[in-house]
Amino acid sequence: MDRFHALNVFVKVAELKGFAAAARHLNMSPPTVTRMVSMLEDSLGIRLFVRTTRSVMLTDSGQRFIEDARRILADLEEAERAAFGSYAEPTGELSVTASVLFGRMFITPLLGEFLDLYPKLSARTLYVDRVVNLIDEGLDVGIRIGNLADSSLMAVRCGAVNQILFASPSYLESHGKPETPDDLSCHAIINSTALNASAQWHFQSGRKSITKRVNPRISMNTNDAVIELALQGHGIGRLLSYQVAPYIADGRLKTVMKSYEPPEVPIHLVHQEGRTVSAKVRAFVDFAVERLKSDSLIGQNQTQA
Amino acid sequence: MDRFHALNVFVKVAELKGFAAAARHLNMSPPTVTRMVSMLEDSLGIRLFVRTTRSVMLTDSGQRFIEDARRILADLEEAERAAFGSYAEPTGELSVTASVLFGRMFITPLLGEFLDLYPKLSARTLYVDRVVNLIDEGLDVGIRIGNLADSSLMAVRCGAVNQILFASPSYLESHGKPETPDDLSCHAIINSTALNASAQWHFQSGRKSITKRVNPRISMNTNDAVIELALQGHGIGRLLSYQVAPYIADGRLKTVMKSYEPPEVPIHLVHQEGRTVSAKVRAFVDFAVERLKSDSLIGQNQTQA
DNA sequence: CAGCATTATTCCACTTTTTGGAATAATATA
DNA sequence: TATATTATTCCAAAAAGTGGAATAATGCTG
Repeated sequence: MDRFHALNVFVKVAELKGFAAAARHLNMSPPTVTRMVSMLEDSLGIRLFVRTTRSVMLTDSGQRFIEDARRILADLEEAERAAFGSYAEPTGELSVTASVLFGRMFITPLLGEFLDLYPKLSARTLYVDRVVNLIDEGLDVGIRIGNLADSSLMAVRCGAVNQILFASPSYLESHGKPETPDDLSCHAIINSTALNASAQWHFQSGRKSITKRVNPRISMNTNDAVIELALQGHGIGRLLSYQVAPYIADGRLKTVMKSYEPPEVPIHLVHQEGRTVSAKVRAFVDFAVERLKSDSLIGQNQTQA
Repeated sequence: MDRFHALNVFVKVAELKGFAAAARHLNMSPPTVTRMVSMLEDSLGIRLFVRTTRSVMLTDSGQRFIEDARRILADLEEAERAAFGSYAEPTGELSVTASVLFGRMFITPLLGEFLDLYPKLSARTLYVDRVVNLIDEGLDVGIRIGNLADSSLMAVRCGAVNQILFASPSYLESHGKPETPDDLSCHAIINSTALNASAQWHFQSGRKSITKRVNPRISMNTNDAVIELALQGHGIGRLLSYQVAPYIADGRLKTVMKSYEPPEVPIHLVHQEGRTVSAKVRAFVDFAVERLKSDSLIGQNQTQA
């Protein structure tokens, strides 16, 4: 017996003062209505109605119970509406994670704009240079750079980015400019362990893939530190293009071995929720994807920029 | 699917952060738990949990819904307890009906005492000299005098009473004292139409039953009026012994044809409720039966009084 | 008062739903 | 990497639910 349904039937019988009338109203057969009310009475251990074939009246217990039943049915309906509503409309707190630089450069600006659009929303960010488990840390959306490993997440591609080598002009004047991967053996390598701890650097020349094992002079666990060391002329670093874009632009860093750059890697927005995505996540993903796709540094047309 | 049961399962999964743990706790199988939550999600149109085989976390919608679900389940439990409680414990309003004189002489005194015993109770009485339908008029307990006609009512016998003939001393001095039913033809008859409109008066002499059709000089629809006319010497009346007991006792009325009195008729307390009798009805019936049985005018030992 | 239409209930055969064991894929942990 | 545990799906069996037919009861009407 569905108690919820039985409560509905009970209330209707009381309102229409008859089992047959309630059955007609609810499109059920009279025996079913009779049985449901009877089962409800049995489960409660009380008589809800005093009945003859011609009249049906609530007992005192029944009178008491119908008031509660009506309220509970209304509360349940309201609760369901509210739960569905919180899925249907962007409300609550949106939590987003990205690497520090990406967060600073791309997420923070667009998040401000997004929150202006949805005043009922608040936001929480986690910018760290490590892999974050969305579920464990209770986060809604993450930015993933590179080929996706976690297939249980929903992913939307929003751009692509290259890995580039760079050094300061002064370093290059002192040590010369490497032309091939093998030339790197004669240079000081600044390795980032932030997202990819591997010392295997990948290159591509024409159609040929080349992997070179580098011997880092120094390994740093944040990308900011890698950049800072390169600016000071300590060696050659490798990061994503957007991460050093400002320094390339103002000449403080120069790219190296541009003809050996590997294929760009994709950027995705990922979220854990499946087919029933909450409104806030859906709204943010839609908004962010559109913005990032049109960004000159990482957007889909980035290779032509 | 029992919606409330599913709510309970949902709450337990969330609290124990796992489907298997909830299944163990609720003595159910894991597939059943999985299915229940899934069916609940389908019916709501939202995702309640984000889950992997190793972790189960509430979505925002789920977080919102669990608060409501907890409250609704608690309300339902309280409503069931309250309904059962109002059956188990004498509370609410007790409604009693009796004929005017019976009510005044017997019910009112004992009702006062009964209410002193159960302070949570209130009472409502309907004293009328007509047959009352308990169900239609929403009454709990009735007093029935005579052989029972309505077999759907529960009845408890609490006494018996005679029909007696009476007249004032002055009437009897002026008109003589009738000795047989035939003698009544020469007398003024005061008929009561309150409960039995028949003009057929029944007598019993030894083992012989006699029915006499009387020609009323006057018919009154309340028993009080019959008594008043008799007191004023207008004729011979017929009522129940308790109804005229005070006047017989102080000599203002005298009985007539005592040897032709018909057998006493029973008095019952009746109520409509069946096997699950509310506490107030049960308490009152028990109390009233005991009191009425020991009353000297109508109790079980009345014939020896 | 008798006849009648309507009602609540019970019975029974059939249909639908629910259940848990077995199997499988996924996932934290050691 | 192996393993124990978990959530889920499948499937056959058990349980529950359903409505038509039958029956007794009961207000209403003539």
